[in-house]
Amino acid sequence: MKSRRRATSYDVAAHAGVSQSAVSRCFKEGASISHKTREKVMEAARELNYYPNAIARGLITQRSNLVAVIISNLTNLYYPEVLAELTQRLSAQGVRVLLFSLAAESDVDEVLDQVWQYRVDGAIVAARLDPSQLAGFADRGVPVVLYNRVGEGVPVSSVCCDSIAGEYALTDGLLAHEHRRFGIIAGPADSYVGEERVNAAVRRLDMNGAEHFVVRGRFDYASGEEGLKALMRESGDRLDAVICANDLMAVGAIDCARGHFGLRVPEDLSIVGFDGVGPATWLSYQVTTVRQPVRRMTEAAVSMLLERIEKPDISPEQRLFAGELLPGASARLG
Amino acid sequence: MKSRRRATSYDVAAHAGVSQSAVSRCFKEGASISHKTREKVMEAARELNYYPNAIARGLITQRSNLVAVIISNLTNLYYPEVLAELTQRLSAQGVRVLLFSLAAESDVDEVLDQVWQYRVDGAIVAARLDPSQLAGFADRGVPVVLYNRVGEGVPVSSVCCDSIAGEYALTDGLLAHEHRRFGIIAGPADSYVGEERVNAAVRRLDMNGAEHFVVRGRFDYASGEEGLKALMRESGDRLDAVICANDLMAVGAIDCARGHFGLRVPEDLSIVGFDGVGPATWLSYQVTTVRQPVRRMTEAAVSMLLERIEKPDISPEQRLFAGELLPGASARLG
DNA sequence: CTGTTAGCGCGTTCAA
DNA sequence: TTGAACGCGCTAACAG
Repeated sequence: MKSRRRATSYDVAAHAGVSQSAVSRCFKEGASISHKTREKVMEAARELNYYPNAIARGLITQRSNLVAVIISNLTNLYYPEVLAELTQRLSAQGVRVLLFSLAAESDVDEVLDQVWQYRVDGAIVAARLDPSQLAGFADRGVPVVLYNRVGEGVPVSSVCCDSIAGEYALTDGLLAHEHRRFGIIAGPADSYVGEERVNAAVRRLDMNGAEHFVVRGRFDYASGEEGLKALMRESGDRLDAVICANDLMAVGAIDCARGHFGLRVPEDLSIVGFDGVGPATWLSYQVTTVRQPVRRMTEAAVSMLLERIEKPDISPEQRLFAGELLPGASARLG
Repeated sequence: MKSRRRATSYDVAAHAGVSQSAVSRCFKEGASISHKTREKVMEAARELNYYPNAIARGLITQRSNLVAVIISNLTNLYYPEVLAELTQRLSAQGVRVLLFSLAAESDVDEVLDQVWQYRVDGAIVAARLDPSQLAGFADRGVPVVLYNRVGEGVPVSSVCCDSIAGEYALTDGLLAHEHRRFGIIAGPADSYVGEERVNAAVRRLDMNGAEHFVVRGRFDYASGEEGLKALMRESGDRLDAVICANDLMAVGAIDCARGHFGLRVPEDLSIVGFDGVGPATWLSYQVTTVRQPVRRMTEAAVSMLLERIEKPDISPEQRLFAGELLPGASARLG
């Protein structure tokens, strides 16, 4: 079995005593082939260890069966779960995943160059794309589904968790419980959901005349700690509640509140997050948060994408999923 | 720019008034082409929005520039970091990542079928492969580098963190501090590192005549909690220290010790983990653990793989990296 | 149902 | 340095 060159459909054909196209048909669904020939071919294929060359197939069918998944920061603990779901769902549909993870948002253009070269059939993108980048997909007829972001000004399909409703639920709960002085730890400025969540919270607080301070974080644990320290400074150590743009920062803030400021959470300070990632539910934190329905969202993203690969002319659609309020134990809700 | 079909090198050639092969040469490093022609071609390429078709190129060069990354359980918080590092390093070398994540180890064979079809140039595998599966790679001349596992009986390149030395360091530290009754929370039976770590710990304990109880977990938070409960039951609630096969279970065990059993960690019970993942360093846990040098390991994996893609005849090599003992605050070490 | 034929888009000889 | 011609491995039309 030490074949220097890998077996081709011609080798199999010769071995089975049929034509090359007969071999080809055996590996295609619903092709007309007699039971007898198929047996012979399959037998020969097994002996020669033959696997159809998907590269060559893609060249002729104009379908690579490849989908690009572009994720900006995999280290955000929210994404591993999303990625695992996406790849498994896509695999189940016979589609391969070409993964691109960005160290910085500015790398998007380089990544897109690669995406074009590989003639992917579609893309699922959890990274910020500007209108011209989105136009690149449209020009080439490559369907895209954005994950937790929307095309700003450009019509493009997307799957999102309802940040606004979720944040309203959290904020309203806090307001109902007599919280009056709020701290907010936002996400990085280039995060779509980050801005949306924080804007929603601020709007609600303003409507209710509640005081609030805002600092910016990076969606990670350390910036939750730093954020709380900055907020305490700005507010003169008098805060009733802290709203974090994601769970990881909430966890950092909780640890900092307890460890650094000696506060009890939630008795002295309420802290809420967003996402519903694993660590949020851990006993030490039990973050009051909004859980994104990741499974339904990934399923939607995959099915929307595959549908548009089949029928490129379907118009874009935005799907918005409600998150689930998890009461947790890190905040006193109304 | 609404080209129904995407531009090919022929289109560019016609537009620039040169031959197709001239276009081809412009996109290949170190091909002999005059400055003047190159200018014309690049100009035309830009106008037509031309990107070389990597699929077609792969067909002729017998190089797909694709590397398969196969990871069994992405939800293990240790892997996202590894994956991000791997994809970024591979991307930097001009290699694309085809990602396969397994829901169950039994899916390996289906995944490999796909891997063969895509003619990947190589693979990095963090999943259990049996000898016949490894032979599949060898037969096809596809280089593999195993990540944190070794080929059992089969010679194959691998990059590992030294589980044994790491576990010895932890265990010795605990023994030096008068711990005598040990609990061990192992990983799933099909995990190579899990078994290695636990075996090392058990060996060390046996050498020192220390009593120990072993239960099995699944590498996740919940099984850390469950594991501790089971250990307490078996040991009659008298345990000095718990050795967990990874950090996530250590975190679960710590929470359970405090929340469920009302124990102080480490005063009443020492708990150690392995990996050095993010949550292990969080203030609430500060797990005493061994940190894997992920960056050096991923760098090694990538460079070993690329080297073997270039020169398929280099013999396999195993590289073993020492982990770093992080004292933490979850255990009393000697 | 089967075999023959013609490309898919590109890299790579080989002469010129 | 350039262009013509060939073929990578396969699918898809077509004729038999």
